[in-house]
Amino acid sequence: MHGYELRKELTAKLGAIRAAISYGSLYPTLRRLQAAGWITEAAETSATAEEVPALTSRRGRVVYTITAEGKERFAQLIAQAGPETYDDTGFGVHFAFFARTDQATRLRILEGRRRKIEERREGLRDVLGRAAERLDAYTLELQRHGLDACEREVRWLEELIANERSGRAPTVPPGTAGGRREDNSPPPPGESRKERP
Amino acid sequence: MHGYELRKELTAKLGAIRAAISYGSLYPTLRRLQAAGWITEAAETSATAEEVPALTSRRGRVVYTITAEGKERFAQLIAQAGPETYDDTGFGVHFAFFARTDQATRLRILEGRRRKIEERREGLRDVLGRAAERLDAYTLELQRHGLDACEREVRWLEELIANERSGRAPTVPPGTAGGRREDNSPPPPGESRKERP
DNA sequence: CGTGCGATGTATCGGTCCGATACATCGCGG
DNA sequence: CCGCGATGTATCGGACCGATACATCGCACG
Repeated sequence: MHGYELRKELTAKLGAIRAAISYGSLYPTLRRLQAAGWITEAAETSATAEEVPALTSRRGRVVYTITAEGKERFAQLIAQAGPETYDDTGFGVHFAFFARTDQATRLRILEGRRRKIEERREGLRDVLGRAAERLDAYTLELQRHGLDACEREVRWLEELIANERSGRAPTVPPGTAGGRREDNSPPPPGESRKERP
Repeated sequence: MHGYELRKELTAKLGAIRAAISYGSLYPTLRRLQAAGWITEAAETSATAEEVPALTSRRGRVVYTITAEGKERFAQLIAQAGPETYDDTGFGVHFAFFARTDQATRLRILEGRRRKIEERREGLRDVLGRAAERLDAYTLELQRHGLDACEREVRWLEELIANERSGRAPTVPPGTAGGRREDNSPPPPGESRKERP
C-alpha cells in the first residue's frame, strides 16, 4: 500500500478506539521501518497487475511492501503482548491482528485489557464512593457515565473471552445494525504453529 | 494548592474521561502560567491558617494561587467554548467548570460535544455499512462496540441538555452506585453576569 | 468551457505532552 | 530498624499531533 491508503485502512480498522494517525507520525515511521528492514519502499511502476476501474496514470506514489523479516517481527510483536499493550492504542493495534494470531495470544490480550479497564473502573468507584460529597453534581454525573462505560466494556470483553475459550468465532448479536454475516471469519480454532525461530 | 495535590484533584475530576496529567506537563505549565501572571508561586509558609489534623512540618512545597487576572482569563476561556473544546480532554476540562459557568455556556459545550460524538458515530456506521464485507469478524465486533459507546454518550448528552433547558440540575438516577445526594448542586438557574470587562 | 473545490497524495516543522527517571522526606507495618 | 508506599518537586528525550505546504486529478456548477 501507499501512505494515504494505509492511513485510510488504519482509520477504518481502529476508528472505534482511537483517532486517525497523523501524517507527521505515519511517514517518519514508514521510513524508520524501511531503515530497519521491516518494509521496502518503491516508486509506483505504471502497470504491475490489476487496474480494473481507473488506470489514469497517477502521480508518484510510493508503495510500501512488508518484507519476510518484517512479517516475522510483526508476528513476534503481536504474540508477545505485554502490559503496555492494553491502553487504547495498543489494544486497538493488537486487536486489528486478531484474525492473524493464535487463540492463546488473543486470550492474553483480552484478559490484559479487561484487567486494565477493571482498574479504571475501581478508580471511578472509589471517587464516587469516597469523594462524592466533595464534588459537584456535574462532576459526579461524568464519573457515573464513565463508570457505566467501563462496566460495559468489561462485559463486552468477557463475552469475547468466553467465545474465545469455547473456540467459537465472535458472535454477531442480531440486534445491532450493519452486521451482515459474511464468510470472512477468523481462522477457526486451528492455531498458527510458529513459536520462535 | 501545590502540584501533587492539584494533580490528584484533576485526576478525581477528569479520571472518567482522560488519563492523569503527567508531571512533565504539569510543572512546566504551572511555570508558564506564573510567567503569564495567571497564578503566583509561593514557598510554603509554616502556618497560614487551618492545620487541624497533622501539622508535621512538611518539606518545601510550592503553593500556587490564582490571581484576579487568572480568574478573569479562565472564566473567558471557559465561556468562549470553540470547536476545539469538544475532544475528550477539552470537553473534560470545560465540564469540570460547569458548576461555575452560566447555562448558555453549558449548553454550547454539551451541544458541541454531541455533534462531535455524532460525527464519530456516523463514521462508524459508514464503516459497518459500506466496508463490512472487507473486514474480519473481530474488527467488526470492535466497531460495533465503539458504535454502541457513541450512541450511549449521545443519549447521555441529550439527557443533560434536556435538564439544562428545563433549568434543573442534573438528575441522579436512583439505580447507580455511590450517588448519595448532597447539597453541592450547581448554582440553580441564576447566571453569572460577567460579559467582557 | 473554465474554474474552483474536494479527494488523493507526499512531506516537514514546531510545539506539546508523555513516560521514565532522579531525588528527598515521612509514616507505617513487619 | 528497615524498607516500602505515599507525598512532593523536577527534568529530559522522544513520540506524536496539528498545521502547513505543495501537486495532481476528476467532477460539478455556473
